[in-house]
Amino acid sequence: MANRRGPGQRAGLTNAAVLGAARAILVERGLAELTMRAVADALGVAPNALYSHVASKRALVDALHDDVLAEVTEPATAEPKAGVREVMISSYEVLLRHADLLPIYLARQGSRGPNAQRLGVIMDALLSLAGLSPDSVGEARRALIVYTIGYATFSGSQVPLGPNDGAPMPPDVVRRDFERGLDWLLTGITGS
Amino acid sequence: MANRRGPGQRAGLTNAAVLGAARAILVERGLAELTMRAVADALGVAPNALYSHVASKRALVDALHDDVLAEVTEPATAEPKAGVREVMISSYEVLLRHADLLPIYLARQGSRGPNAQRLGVIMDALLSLAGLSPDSVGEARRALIVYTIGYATFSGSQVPLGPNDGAPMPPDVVRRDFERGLDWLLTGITGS
DNA sequence: ACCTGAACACCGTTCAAGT
DNA sequence: ACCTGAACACCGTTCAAGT
Repeated sequence: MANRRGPGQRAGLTNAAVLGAARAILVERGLAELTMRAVADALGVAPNALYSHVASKRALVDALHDDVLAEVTEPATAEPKAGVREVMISSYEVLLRHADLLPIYLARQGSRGPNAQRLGVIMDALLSLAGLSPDSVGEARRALIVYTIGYATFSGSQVPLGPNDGAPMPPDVVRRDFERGLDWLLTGITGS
Repeated sequence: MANRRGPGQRAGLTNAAVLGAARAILVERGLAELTMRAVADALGVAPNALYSHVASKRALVDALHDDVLAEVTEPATAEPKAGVREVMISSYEVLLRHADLLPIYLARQGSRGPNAQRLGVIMDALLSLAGLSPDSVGEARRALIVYTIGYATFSGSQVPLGPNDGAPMPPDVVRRDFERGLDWLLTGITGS
């Protein structure tokens, strides 16, 4: 029931429709099955029709990356250390829900998209309030983001790390360990 | 000059030869060009001949991962904090030389291979010497490894992180920032 | 056991049409 | 401008041979 359109007929595609279909496939079937052909199929169009709305698969995945960050909630606290802690934990939780996307995400360093910018500004304000110098603010932001994305990536695939392996770690333990390391890092950064 | 062998003739392949050819392609041409067909071509055999020595492409890449860690040098210091610092910096440098491999590496969490085991044991001994409880040792090891692999992954692809972007960061600045964050983390862990 | 030839079931992307 | 049909240049992997 897909191909009753001739060469001239429009399917009414938009950039948003393509992204939406891609997002649905990612969530329901995982990154490995996110192919241009699968997206096209879900939309009932020929594979190459997508290229009228999206430059490439890479551009599509980039857009998906920033979309994910829209779910990160802003901190309720104004207290710097607690505020940063909140943002990182919210980020961790959101990223973990899209673990498939993370390896590429880290390698490309998290989309200079609008949502990434928004969170960066919030973090910088809090770190500055904590008394860090302008230089240190950037360094601390990068350390925190790398740690958080890294831990989410690592947690997303349940494989132990280091010796005394064998048993996969329960999710709540992983989550607790993430917070422990985050606190170590925050203590080192804020000096308290 | 590749196909002068009939169906019966052996090419003298070994598992080590396949890994070696794969490693060479990875270093010289990058991950994107590391295909089973390219490896076979470099060895002068048909693509499917590899499957007599390697179970799958995934198994091949796993083996490559652990190979990389063989280059990490053991710490010269017995002092715990400085020793851990040395191991992480050596790991960072080695990983950075194989940045292409890192995204997959983090997602699978760094090969339970022999080299990964060796480094894990060294780290645990040092962290224990630093006065950490058995539980904390594992948590600290994971935090340090995630941070280090994460930073190397991130550094390997020169894209800025957060606001005030645009200019790519010079390698020595990235390196200094990595050490700064590492020290924050170590300070938080050891409490000094 | 180790290799080849041929094939299967895919990919992302481009190009020349049609409306 | 937006879509289709057909094709290009690839993938990883399997299967049935041959020695």
